Amino acid sequence: MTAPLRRDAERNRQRILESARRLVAETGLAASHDDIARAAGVGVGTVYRRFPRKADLLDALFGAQVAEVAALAEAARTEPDAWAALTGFLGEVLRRQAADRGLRELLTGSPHAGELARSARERIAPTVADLVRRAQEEGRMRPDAEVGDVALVPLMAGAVLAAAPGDPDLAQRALATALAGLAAGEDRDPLPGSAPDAAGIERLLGG
Amino acid sequence: MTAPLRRDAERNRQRILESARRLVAETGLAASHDDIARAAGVGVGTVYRRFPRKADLLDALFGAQVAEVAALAEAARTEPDAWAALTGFLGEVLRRQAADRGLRELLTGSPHAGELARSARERIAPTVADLVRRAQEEGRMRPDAEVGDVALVPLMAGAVLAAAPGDPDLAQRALATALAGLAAGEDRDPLPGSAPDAAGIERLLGG
DNA sequence: GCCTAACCGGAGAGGGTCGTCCACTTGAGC
DNA sequence: GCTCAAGTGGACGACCCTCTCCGGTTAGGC
Repeated sequence: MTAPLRRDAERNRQRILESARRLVAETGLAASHDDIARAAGVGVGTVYRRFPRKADLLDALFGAQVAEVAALAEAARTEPDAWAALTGFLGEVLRRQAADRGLRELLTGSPHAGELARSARERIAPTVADLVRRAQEEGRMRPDAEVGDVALVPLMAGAVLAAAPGDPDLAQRALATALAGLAAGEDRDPLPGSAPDAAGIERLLGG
Repeated sequence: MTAPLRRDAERNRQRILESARRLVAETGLAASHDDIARAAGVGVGTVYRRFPRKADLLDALFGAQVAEVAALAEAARTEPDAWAALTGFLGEVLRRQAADRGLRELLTGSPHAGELARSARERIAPTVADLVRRAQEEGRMRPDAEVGDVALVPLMAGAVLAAAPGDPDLAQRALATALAGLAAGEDRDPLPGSAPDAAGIERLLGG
């Protein structure tokens, strides 16, 4: 496609990516091009030249991680115990989000999110739908829960993570609480209202 | 204490409060002094003179509402069914938060929150602790849940509210899910990790 | 070694927020 | 009605962010 970069340019590109990764993991997606340039020891112009829009930078930073998450979902699909697969998947994603503030913001609907996260959600959605259906057939998940309810769970756990970034175990506990609320059980009150449909989920998580 | 304001000054003060209330309910606590001045039709200087710090303005705006919430908690304490009282209280608070973005941010640990919210939490805490104890004695709440877990619930529901401000019913559904996770039930997996203690809760919600 | 296209850095324009300051206006006591 | 303290408003300085532009530098083909 594009001609390979000159060696110095490629070197700078890598330095920018490394610094940006560190910075975004700590301070979130709002890290400015200026901050990144300073951290990388290059001029702002260089950052803008290589990554004109924030989305370009985020694609380069998070492409691999987002693909991994999608792969995790697909791996979960093949597990025999659907409920365990679903909870395990959500726990693992939360663990990764705890380690990287940027990933958390990317996956939980910050305004900076964009196309990358959208396509990941699109890839993950059918898997989650399948797991939900099977977990209900297994009798592990309450029958009045829907895919939309599962979509709310990372949002809820993510809020705890955001409030206590230093205590990932607390977010896991919040996750467990929410999932316990979706688990099957005797004489539970039905959930009020209705879960969001696909479009609603997209609006929720898409910013 | 302070001398009464001149009549024109008092009139401006009221106009500022009215405009600020409307603005903050819609756009949140981040509304700038500038925005408020423009909405009220006065100069920025006037707003700063009357409310030098954002906290001064918020106290004037939300003092009554926060006191009401605290009163609700105390009323809940007298109900015979502790679990119903607890869930009812949380639902009502969430309803109020849905109607006012400023109140949501104030009560769910935004950086702008401050002293007002802190004192309200202090007032509410013993009531919630009492309700939790009684709900567990009633056998309605799982025994391994703690006050700290209940403190996470508004945070979780608040995240849904923030993501879908136009759909308060969805937040109520998320609230119901989280509460269902804290309800008593047969052979539930214990919650992992440990709930935050009083200091942890303060850190979580206090910003 | 030379040449030039690619690349570099950072100054600076444009736009936003916060909070201050002071020349002007106005209410209210006499 | 006069006086003056209280009150007003918005211009302004200080700061931050985004993005562009261009004079100077450098890699790498010849």
